[in-house]
Amino acid sequence: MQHTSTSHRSLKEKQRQERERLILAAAEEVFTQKGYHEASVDEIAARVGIAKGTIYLHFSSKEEILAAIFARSMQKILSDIDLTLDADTTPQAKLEAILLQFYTGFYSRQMQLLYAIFHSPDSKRILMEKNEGNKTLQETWRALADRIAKVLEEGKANGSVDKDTPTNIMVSVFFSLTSPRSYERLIVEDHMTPEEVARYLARVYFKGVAAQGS
Amino acid sequence: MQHTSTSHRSLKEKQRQERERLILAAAEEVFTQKGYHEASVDEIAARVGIAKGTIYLHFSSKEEILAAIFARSMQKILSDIDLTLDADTTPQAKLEAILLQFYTGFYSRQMQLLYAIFHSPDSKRILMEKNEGNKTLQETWRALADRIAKVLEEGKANGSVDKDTPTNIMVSVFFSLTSPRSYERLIVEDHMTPEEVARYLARVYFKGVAAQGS
Amino acid sequence: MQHTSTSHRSLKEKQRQERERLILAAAEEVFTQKGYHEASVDEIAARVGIAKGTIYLHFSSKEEILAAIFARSMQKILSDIDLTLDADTTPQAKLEAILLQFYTGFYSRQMQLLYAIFHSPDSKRILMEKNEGNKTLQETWRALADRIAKVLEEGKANGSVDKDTPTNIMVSVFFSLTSPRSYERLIVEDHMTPEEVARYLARVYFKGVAAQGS
Amino acid sequence: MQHTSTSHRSLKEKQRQERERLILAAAEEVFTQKGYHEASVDEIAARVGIAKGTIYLHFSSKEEILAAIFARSMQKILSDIDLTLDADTTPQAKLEAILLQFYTGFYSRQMQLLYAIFHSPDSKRILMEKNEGNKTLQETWRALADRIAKVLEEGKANGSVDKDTPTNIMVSVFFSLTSPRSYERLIVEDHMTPEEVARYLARVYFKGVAAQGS
DNA sequence: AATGAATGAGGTTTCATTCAT
DNA sequence: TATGAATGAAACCTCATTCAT
Repeated sequence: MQHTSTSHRSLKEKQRQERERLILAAAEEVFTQKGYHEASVDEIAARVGIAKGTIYLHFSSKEEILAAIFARSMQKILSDIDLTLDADTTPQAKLEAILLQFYTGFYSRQMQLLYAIFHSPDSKRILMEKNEGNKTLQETWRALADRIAKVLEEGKANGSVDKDTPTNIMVSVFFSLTSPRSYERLIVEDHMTPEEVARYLARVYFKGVAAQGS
Repeated sequence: MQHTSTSHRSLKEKQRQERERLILAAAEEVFTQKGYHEASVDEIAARVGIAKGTIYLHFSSKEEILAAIFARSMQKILSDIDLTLDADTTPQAKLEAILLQFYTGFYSRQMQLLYAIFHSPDSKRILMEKNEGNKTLQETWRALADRIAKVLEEGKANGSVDKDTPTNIMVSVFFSLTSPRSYERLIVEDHMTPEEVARYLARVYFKGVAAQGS
Repeated sequence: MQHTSTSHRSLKEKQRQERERLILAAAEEVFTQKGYHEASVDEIAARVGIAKGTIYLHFSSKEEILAAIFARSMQKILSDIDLTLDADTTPQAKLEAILLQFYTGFYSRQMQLLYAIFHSPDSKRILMEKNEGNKTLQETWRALADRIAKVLEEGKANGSVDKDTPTNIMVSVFFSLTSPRSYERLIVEDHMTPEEVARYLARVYFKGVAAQGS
Repeated sequence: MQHTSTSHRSLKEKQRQERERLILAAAEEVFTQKGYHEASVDEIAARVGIAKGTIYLHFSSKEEILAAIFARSMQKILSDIDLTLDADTTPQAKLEAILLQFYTGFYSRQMQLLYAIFHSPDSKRILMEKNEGNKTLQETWRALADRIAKVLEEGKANGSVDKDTPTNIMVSVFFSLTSPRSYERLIVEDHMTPEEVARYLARVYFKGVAAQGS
């Protein structure tokens, strides 16, 4: 009570955000391990160490938890990518750096969930049906794609990338390389290191999209 | 009365198989549209136009329906691929033909479901837990990968494929290209034709995996 | 077609009755082993070696099968008892003979089912709800009880049975001795022979109901 | 805030046990009236005045409810009998007191259910299949039988009980007297009072098992 | 008459969500 | 604010009964 109500509130607010972070982290873990439907709100709460009801003070539904995880993941991926793209290097180096990111610990799990969401019609519908979800879902992918496209356009401009291949094809191929199934095959089953994988994939990719003469 | 009981039984058997085919088709449709958990046995039955209980005369559980769909799909894909690979053409032509298959109507839906299964931990677990499922799941993907690998090895042998890139990388990249998300981006969102897509992807892919000097 | 339609019909009728007998025998077996609800019509049919639908040509419902078994059992028990009671022996000998019957192979199973019916509220209700069932259920037990009572009255008349103990008490005690739980305890668990059991029970019983002076 | 969390927890715990008691009471009622299979969890819940789901917070399945009822009943019967047997009276008085217990309101219903369970193969199987059930089922009856046997052995020792009749026979006869069918015949149909019935049964029984000279 | 595929009512169980404490 | 007991809709599955062949 000595504290100003402001500082008190901001402390509370901080705790609240921290709590939300913990819930999302736990939820992400369970969703990744069991899938959306087989994960129960009970289990998420148990992993955070709080009561089931408490979750509903932060999120109004299980679906909203999924949406929040999605939004947070995409935001983080976007900002990380932006950081990478800000570097003063060749287009090729940038994309290879991004590939490496996707094949490194944190992202591998992140991507696993995102792909599960994108490939599972029910999870997808959940995100689409959120009134704002549609916007987020479409727009975020668009934002991601735009960034990759911009890099490739730079490449086309400086003559290192084939002008005869449509950019959207190349963007799509690039994203395809980041699939978690690919991660599973190469890292988990074939025991390659993320660095190796990223290097090889980048090499194949750049040969594939390289300008003819180069 | 001259009719043998054999012909009678085979008619019944035929009807039975046709009925099963219809159930699987409907289930595949609903699973694809709604995902495994949000699809109810009731709805599958309704689409076939039969009663819920009838489904259980053919499949002992919802999980078994999923397993049957999976088995059937994989079998069809494998045999279709084998047909394509039997042709007397270059490795490049073979893989491009396969890509075209995957981007054509039938396979697009087929792949959508398979990827959903593979990316969703719960569907995956369902298939793994079927006593024979584990074998099928792992072995079938292995069989697919082996076929692609063989084609690439041919290419390495005849000097058209880069010997410095590990085959498993190239196989993985190849499968990555068939992701239904890629289909969605290019065919649905960007309105390209399957032929265009397959041609471009094949071109990028083969440039990417081509031997250096070629 | 040479046969008169009468003999033809009577042949059919014979077959029909034999078929019904087989169904009832199978049903009795399954009911005894699994209980009424856990016995399925499918399994009864399978044991007879006929199709499920065929059962419904003979009995209009599963409940009716139970009722038929009950009626048949009671009828057989009654007529067997009458046979025994017709013998020209002492009351004591008659009742001991009846006890021996109940502890011998055939009756042990028979009684098991009857007691299951009588002690299970659902089976009982099934029999009571048959419009004529009520009559049968009550009346048949009454008939049985009357026969035992008559023997005891004879005993009271000839001075061998205690006149101070109400007959209904003695009748009830007598029937209590025939419980299948008793059979299970003495024959199955304690490995006594039916003859031993019947002799001992009769001895205890007759000492118990004997006239004071005797 | 002075209240210890202990007192709080113990309140909750008390409520919980009370709730369980109500569920078991309702279930016992419905099982007794309709039998295990024809009793629906819905109806049990309705009688308690709670929702179906609530039942599953206390018991993980319908079968477990049956097992709990059985365990509770047997425990109560055993401890009541022990109380009676602790009295400093003759063997005869003890057994007559027990008979009276069984023919009094509370036990009549209790026994009805227990006999239904024991005579119905399906209910029996449910209890046997509970991993611990087997032990309980067999052992509890054994415990009961042992107590009765001990009283009879006392009688044999003090010369009031016939040494030529095997104890197991006498125990079995004693239990037979407690059958709910006997209750139904004498109390319900013949309108006798429990006291009358117990007195007569005890008299017949003790004359039956009495030592010859006495 | 015999079959057995089809039906669909009804049962048990789960779990996201609410709400009194 | 946090709790977790209570709710009840909805899912899967069984099986007595029907009926076209």
